[in-house]
Amino acid sequence: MALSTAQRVADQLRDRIQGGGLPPGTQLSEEALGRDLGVSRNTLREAFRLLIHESLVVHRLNRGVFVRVPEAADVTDVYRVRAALETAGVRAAERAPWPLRQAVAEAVDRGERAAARGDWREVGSADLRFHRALAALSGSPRIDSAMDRLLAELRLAFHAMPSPRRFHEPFLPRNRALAGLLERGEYGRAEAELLTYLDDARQLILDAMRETSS
Amino acid sequence: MALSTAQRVADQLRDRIQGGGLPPGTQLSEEALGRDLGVSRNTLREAFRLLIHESLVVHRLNRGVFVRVPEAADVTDVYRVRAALETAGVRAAERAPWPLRQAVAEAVDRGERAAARGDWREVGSADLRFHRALAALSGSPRIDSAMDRLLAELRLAFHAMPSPRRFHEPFLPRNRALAGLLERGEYGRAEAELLTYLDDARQLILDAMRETSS
DNA sequence: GCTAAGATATTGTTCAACAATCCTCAAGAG
DNA sequence: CTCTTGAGGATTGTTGAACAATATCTTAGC
Repeated sequence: MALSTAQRVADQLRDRIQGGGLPPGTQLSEEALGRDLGVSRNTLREAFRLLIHESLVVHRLNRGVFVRVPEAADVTDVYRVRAALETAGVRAAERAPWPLRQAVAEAVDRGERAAARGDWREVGSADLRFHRALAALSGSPRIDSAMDRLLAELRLAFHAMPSPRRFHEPFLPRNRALAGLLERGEYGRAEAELLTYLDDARQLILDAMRETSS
Repeated sequence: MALSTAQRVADQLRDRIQGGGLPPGTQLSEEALGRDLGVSRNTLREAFRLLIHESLVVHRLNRGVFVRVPEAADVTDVYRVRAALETAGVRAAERAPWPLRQAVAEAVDRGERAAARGDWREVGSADLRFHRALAALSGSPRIDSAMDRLLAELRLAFHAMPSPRRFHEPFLPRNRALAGLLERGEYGRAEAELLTYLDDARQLILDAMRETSS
């Protein structure tokens, strides 16, 4: 048993949540889920703690845990933090070791290849990977895990997106351009472009959320 | 019962850890602590999860939880993240609402008043408050809680500091200067000064840690 | 239709037991 | 003497059941 049972249960729940099997707002009943997954309530609770830490679920005292429902304010805030962490990565790009810089270019390639064969789900994954690679230029483990949590949270908001293609396609050339600016050492322009980029993306998500909820 | 038992237990443990009653490296035995605090092992485990989330303790599978021992790499990394978050605050200062800007100035005053009466412990608290106020200029709840966790982690490393005065005193005028740059709208210079400031502080802590461990 | 009291269901916490894993330390092989 | 090996003991990991505390739902009364 390499991983603890609680870990494994948390992994399963994470997959179900991000796969849409447990949509936002769903209550995760301890008894029902415990019976379903074949674990005791106590172990299930330990798994819940892990997901709470990733803010995929929220815990309300004496009410239980629920799959998080992303609000507009959450999306806005996530993009604020992303702006801070990703621009920090861009500013550190000059001093970043080669593999980290390469990861950025690689994510761009990956996205374009996925788009060429029409796999828009993979395009979405590549886009997240691209932004994680940007933040990772800082070379900070804490920034890396913070980005992972932010992007996981954002993936919940993506459930409101009707068409992955319409959202991701316009950003493919922008990713390419951004990577180009970094390679050419134009860090100032890269940072400026990144900020407007993030603003645009945030606006698109907020618009989609407004439509879905109304 | 406004707070859950696990919450209360976590609060008690946090106080003991930060107060030095449970020095870094100490194992938090489930049975002994449970008997001591009068709670069951399961509840204690829930409390542990909260402290793990704050990274005050670390969990090693099948070994238990231990009060975190800050390594040099941790301090370096914490300062990397602080640089990202605090400079983001400085860059957002221009757009920040008045109360947030006022909090920065207030923290500086607080530190100087504490120094005047020789309360160096309070000077330390005021310094942390100052930096938290800088990061808070972004107006982001997630950045705020991230800073809280980073500073709590750093407080552990401060245990290696022999003299709080020698560490904090030189930074009093620098805090004042930084706040002045912000008030005068010289954001570019403020950001530059902040970066060298953080570099200096990090170096001092690393030096102290090297001495203590040897 | 509204309020209030009680019934019901769910979570919060405890307890005791057993399984799984790690650490210690001593015995034996090289 | 050093290194491996293997009990033995201690601690954590997990389970299941029980009870307490709390929130939600239902129903009676006005």
